[in-house]
Amino acid sequence: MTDKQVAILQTALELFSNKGFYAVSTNLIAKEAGVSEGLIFRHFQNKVGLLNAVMQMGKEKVEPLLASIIELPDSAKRVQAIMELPFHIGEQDYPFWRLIYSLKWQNDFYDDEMSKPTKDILVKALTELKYADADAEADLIMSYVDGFATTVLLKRDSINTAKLLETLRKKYIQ
Amino acid sequence: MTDKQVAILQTALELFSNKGFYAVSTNLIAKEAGVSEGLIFRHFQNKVGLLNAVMQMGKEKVEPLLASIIELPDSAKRVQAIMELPFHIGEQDYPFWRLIYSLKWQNDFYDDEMSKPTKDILVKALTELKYADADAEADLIMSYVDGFATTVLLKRDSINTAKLLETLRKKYIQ
Amino acid sequence: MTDKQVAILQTALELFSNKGFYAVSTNLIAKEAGVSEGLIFRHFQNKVGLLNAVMQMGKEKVEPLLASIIELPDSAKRVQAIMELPFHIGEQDYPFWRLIYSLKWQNDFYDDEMSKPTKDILVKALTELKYADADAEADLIMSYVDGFATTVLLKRDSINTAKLLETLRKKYIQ
Amino acid sequence: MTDKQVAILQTALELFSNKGFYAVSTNLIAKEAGVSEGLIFRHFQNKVGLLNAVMQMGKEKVEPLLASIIELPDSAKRVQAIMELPFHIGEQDYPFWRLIYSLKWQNDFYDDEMSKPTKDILVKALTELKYADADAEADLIMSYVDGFATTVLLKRDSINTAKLLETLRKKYIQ
DNA sequence: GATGAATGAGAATTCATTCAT
DNA sequence: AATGAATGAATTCTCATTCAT
Repeated sequence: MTDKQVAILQTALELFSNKGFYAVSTNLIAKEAGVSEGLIFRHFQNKVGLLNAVMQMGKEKVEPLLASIIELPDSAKRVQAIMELPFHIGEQDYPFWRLIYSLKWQNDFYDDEMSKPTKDILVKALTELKYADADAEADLIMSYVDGFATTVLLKRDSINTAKLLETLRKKYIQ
Repeated sequence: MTDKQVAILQTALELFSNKGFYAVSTNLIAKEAGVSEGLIFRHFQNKVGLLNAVMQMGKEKVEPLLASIIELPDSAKRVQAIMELPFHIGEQDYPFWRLIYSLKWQNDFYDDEMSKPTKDILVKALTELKYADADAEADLIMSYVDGFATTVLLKRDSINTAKLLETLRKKYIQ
Repeated sequence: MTDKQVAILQTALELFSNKGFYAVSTNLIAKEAGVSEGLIFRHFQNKVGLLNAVMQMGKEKVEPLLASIIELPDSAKRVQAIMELPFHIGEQDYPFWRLIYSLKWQNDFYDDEMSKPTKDILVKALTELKYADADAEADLIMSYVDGFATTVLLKRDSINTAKLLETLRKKYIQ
Repeated sequence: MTDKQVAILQTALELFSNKGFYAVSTNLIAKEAGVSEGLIFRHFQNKVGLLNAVMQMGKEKVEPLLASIIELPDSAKRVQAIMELPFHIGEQDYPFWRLIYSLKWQNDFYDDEMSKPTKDILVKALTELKYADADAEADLIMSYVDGFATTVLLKRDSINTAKLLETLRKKYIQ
């Protein structure tokens, strides 16, 4: 991967996540990345190819996160870790997550499978914790997580994320 | 408002909410609505004008909903009503809400002010309920609501909304 | 001729003369004239028909001017009157003259015949004044007149028309 | 500047000057120039950008002409050169000059500054020639020049430019 | 690998014109 | 006579993509 390839990927991620896939032209990406427009197509075939590459790059950075949660020995801690996931996303990973969430809302790109592994971890942990309906409980927590993600990723100056996490913890951790 | 104006608005709402604003051409809207493309511009000036009209129409249908919540005499019931809001959206209003949520993720259209009235109701109710930090609590509930909305509006066959609401209620209502 | 017909004609004259025929839409004319767009076509068939009507109206106001010059008994005075024509256009007739001159420059509308009567008067007067080559002399004066018209009709604040006429007279009248 | 860029500029000049800016579509320009329509916008941003480029190209060809006049040692000769300017425009430069003069009549594009350098030369020369009111005299000559330009550039078969110049010279040169 | 000129399809928008009321 | 809704063709402009260098 050359410097220019990386520049394209990062610029595309930034722009796609802020403006949306269709709102960003390859011309703009090229300009912002400081490369020729042709180069995008040489490396990624077409615009969708570029999107896929961007997503792939993001997933590779995210998977270790999930892997580290699986390794937690305590089931309750695992549930908590997942619930708090959005609060622990590093600022540098915001663009990727914003992209994931913005694509969710477009039929063309909706990918149901992405959250499946996370839910599986949840169901397993909740079963271990003897929840009567682990699946329903997992769905509820997944919903919470989507809500926290929405809040954290779209937060404008007014919302204090730290405070939100604190309030959440008061509820769930004694 | 003529029939054709209404047809344009409804078609645009449907398409924008499913595919996203930029992914839908005015040509497609015109075809689906059974009108000439020029008519869109005659009535709504430009594509963004059409989007605004669509949003306006949606807001007018939604405001009564919020108004009816304000009138609930019991503070706790008001909080509950807001938390459960996403579960009580009628199917016919899904497109509008999907549009709202999908636009949230695009810088160009982000509108911070939309959720403010809802949060205000929450803060007031929670203060009446003697919550120590009503504002933080309200933010948390708003986050929940965003999560439920995401789940409900994007639900694929696998998720059972009724079940989710039931699980939620078990937690919050004794 | 109804009030609205007059309003359309006058607005069209004003706009055509300032911006050019093709740069002005019938929609704009209708708006500025305070009438519906359809009315333009009811009265004048199409946009070119409107232009013709505008020109006709202008010519009718201008012809008396030329007629009064013909009646001058003194040949020299007649020549002078024509040469000074642009300086004696009333402000209210500027739009019409600007329109004439702007149309001159567009192949589609060029009308060679318009200035012919004026030149004929000149040739006759100059012949009476025993000019060797009355026709050439007339062409020269017609050129002057075009120049004065250009200056007078397009004058911006910096040019003082009165002063220009004075300078001209010093040259030609002893 | 590639061949196609040049082709666009020259075709645009030709068409704009004959039909007027608004009467010529970019589609027509592209066809006549033998290029794709998109290329016009890639090189010149938009239609007005193309017009500006056309004007710039014209100015660059014209400036040397003025420069050569300034270098004439004799003040009277300089005045004469300017007065006769329209007669010495090469046929190949007609389109550019026609464009200049046709744009004069459109508010949107009127550019007062263009003739300023020429007038400055005149004022200086006339002052050297001890004219009482050099400025007024210069304005008068500028008017003549506009008139000659109008005649020369719009001449139809009937007008003999050479004859006109001859008649003019008889008046001003002994 | 990289550039930038070039394309053609399609996007948003404008416009003259028609027609029912 | 007058309106205003509606149209369809044309116009300006954008965009993903190709290709020669």
